[in-house]
Amino acid sequence: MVDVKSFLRDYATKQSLFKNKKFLQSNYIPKKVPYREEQINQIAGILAPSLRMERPSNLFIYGKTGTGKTLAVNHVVEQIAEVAQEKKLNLKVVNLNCKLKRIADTEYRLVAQISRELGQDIPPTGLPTDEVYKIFVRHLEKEPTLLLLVLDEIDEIVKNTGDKILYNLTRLNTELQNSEICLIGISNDLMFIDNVDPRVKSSLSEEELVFPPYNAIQLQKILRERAMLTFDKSIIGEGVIEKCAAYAAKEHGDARRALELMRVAAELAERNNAEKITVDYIDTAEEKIERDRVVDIIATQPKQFKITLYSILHVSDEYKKKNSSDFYTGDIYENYKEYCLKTGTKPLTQRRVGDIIAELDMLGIINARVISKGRYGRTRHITLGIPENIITKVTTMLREGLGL
DNA sequence: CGAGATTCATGTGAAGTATACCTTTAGGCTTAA
DNA sequence: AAGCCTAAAGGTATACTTCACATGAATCTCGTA
Repeated sequence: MVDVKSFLRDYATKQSLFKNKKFLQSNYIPKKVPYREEQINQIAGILAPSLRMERPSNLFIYGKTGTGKTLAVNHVVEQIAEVAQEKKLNLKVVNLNCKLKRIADTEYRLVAQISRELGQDIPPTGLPTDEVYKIFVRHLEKEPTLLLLVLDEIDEIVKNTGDKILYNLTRLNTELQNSEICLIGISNDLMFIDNVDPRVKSSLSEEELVFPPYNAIQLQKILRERAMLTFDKSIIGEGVIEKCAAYAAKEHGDARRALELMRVAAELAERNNAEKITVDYIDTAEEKIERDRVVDIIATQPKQFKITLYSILHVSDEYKKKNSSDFYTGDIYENYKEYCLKTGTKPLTQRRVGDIIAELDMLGIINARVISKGRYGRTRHITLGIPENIITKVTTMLREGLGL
């Protein structure tokens, strides 16, 4: 690939493996959602009153990741929005993922973000939270509106900030004169609603829906369908679809994962000038997805998190050389302080670093388990949660990012 | 030898602080009549 | 006098610190067999 130009020329003339890539992309909403017809009909039934400008029952949806919850809701909501537009109804849809860091992960930020989606700007900080509610309500009341508020991964925000926020949201309707809000909560955590104030629970889940995982056969069918749209039949190697499905079925039937796996495998095949997607590419794809996920998470973390993580990697490496793989919060903190000195960063307290370690655990980058070592105190036992082959890459990335 | 007390290193909760950013308000300046 | 700009005042959310207490099993202590 010495000559970039000729590479690019080749690339432009070469036949792509993809007929049309968009069918495998995660934001694609298919016309038909296989094995979810029943749920879609139910959702449609529940939300249909909105087209008469009556507030539908609040809806709560459970199911593991990649079981089509978000997809099904989007599918219905999109069509409701279309019909509403035809009929010139003032119906608005706001779709938010509560997991998005720094966008919708606190009560203030969530309400502010909803307002922004509705075209009402709200500063990122500085206002009292109830003032933000007021602005939001005022904006909504300007003209009679029916708002369908879809809150994806709603369990995340409650985990972070408590269930007060749900109470406030459900209570909002009683304050509104002209407008109405219908809440649609989506949760990956099946246990989630049990830990919520019963009053909130009853009003939030007026209707409930559970999405079961797909099984391997269903996954295969889904994959095959999408693959037909995306590739020529001849390109897909033997057993590719089966293997993708099997991988995903292992992970509680996560369809999103299966589709991503196939897309990435195809991209890799294409980059290798391969004529066919073979089973081998799936393993490589699996690796690449994991790597991208980790790299992506780490890249978006604040500096202190990076330094902490770098310390963890460093300490882990040193201990491995010494053949003692166990290390704890204290070890990390000592090391962390050194790196702060080197990078000219003001060290945080151990209290805070402990919290950061807990948060890194939540992100799945490390595993930190609180253990008691009896006489020798209590601490977090830390192990790396990322595969061996990614560690080096992550380490260099962090080192460069921190200027070490 | 075993039950109960002790101990360690840090977990964890609450309350306080620093920072960044917001709105409101009052004073000072400019401008137009 | 009205209008506009600026700076100060007063207020909030968030990230972090400080303080104080909680934890829980390995180890120690000491009475008992």
